[in-house]
Amino acid sequence: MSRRQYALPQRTDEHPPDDTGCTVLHVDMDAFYASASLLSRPELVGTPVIIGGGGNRGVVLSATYEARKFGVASAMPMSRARRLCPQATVVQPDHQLYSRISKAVMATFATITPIVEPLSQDEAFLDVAGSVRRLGSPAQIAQQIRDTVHDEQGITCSVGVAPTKFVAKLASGLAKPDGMVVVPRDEVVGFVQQLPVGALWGVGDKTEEALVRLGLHTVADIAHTPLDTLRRALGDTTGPHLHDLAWGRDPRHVEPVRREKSIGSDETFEHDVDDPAYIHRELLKLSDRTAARVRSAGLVGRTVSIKVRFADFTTITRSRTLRDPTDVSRDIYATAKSLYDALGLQRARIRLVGVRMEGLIDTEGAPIQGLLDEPDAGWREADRAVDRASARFGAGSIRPASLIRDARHRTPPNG
DNA sequence: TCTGGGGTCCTCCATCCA
DNA sequence: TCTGTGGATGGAGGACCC
Repeated sequence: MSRRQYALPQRTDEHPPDDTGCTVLHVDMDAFYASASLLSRPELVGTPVIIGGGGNRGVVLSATYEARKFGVASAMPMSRARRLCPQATVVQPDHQLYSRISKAVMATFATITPIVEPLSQDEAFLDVAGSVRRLGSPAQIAQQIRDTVHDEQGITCSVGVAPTKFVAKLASGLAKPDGMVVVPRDEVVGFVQQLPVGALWGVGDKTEEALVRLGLHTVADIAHTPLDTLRRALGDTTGPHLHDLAWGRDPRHVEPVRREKSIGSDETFEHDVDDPAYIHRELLKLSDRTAARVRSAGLVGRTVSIKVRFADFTTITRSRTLRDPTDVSRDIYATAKSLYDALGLQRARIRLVGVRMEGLIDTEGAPIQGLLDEPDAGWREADRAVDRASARFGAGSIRPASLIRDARHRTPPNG
């Protein structure tokens, strides 16, 4: 779901709408996690509901439109959301349910066109150029998708129909909730240039600040600013990119296959931690989890990177590129621990640690060599055995002894 | 206000090497 | 042998997205 939405009165109610040149659809579920959660709680439909974790450091995953009226938004700290809307019902996320519905919706998309690019669990781009002869105009296809998703899953979605990904994405945001916006080719420039600069995909708070400092408030302002000025302010990539978008130019195609470039895991502690032994155990757990995901994707990685966030929210990262790629938990942990120890932190109060593998390539054909110059097959085989046991008995059924000890003392030592 | 977790991409800088 | 240059690569940080 998009976090930034701009409520211009652009919903398409004419029948049939002009969809000349429109081959790209952006489909976005409406308040997906909230709508999905309410399928089993019908008594809450029409009331303010916040989906979020129960910890003291959680953020809002999603909220019903009734809660959004009070200012509740995705990614907002739960504590603030509760203050803004104390009457809201708080529901714990059910990720298995979201995953199941998401797969079903993506399967529906696949019946429309093979060119589907999922962006997340609740949204995707579809290239329908090859489906028009079989299924009707792009706008008609969009309507079919909305009807099917509603009938089969019981939730609503909004669709943007446009000649490019970027405009389709903007259009679906304007269509929300439960609507459709079509932007034909000849109307693209007029459509995008009326928007505020923050509506552009890739313009967040910082870039918006930089643009406003230049006196640029609308997309039309960007369009009529010299390219050199944008380059100086935003860099050689972002400047020209935004200038292109401001004229409706977006050469990116819908890409059905996108391979992961990194896989990682991080964890925010319930309370800040300053015990090195505790951090080491956490790094072991995160290395284990990351390695298992890398293996299950059939990949190996060459660069191990760690992230450390301190109590004041400053964040540092450290990484090391190995001689050969690996998927062995023990190698990843050894590197992560070494990176952490090299920081020389004495008793710094730490809020979060993370472990990530980068430089991923397919296991097939990758040169595999033990990190510590010793035969690796034993550890790799041990990892495979753990993977098999986890698949059979559940994740975490087998884990390092130090983590079993850790499980008996769940509360961080400073908590 | 007080900030999760999973990612991608960009920029800047340092280092290595031809 | 020394020096300058430019590309490739790696490391770190930050912005942004859902």
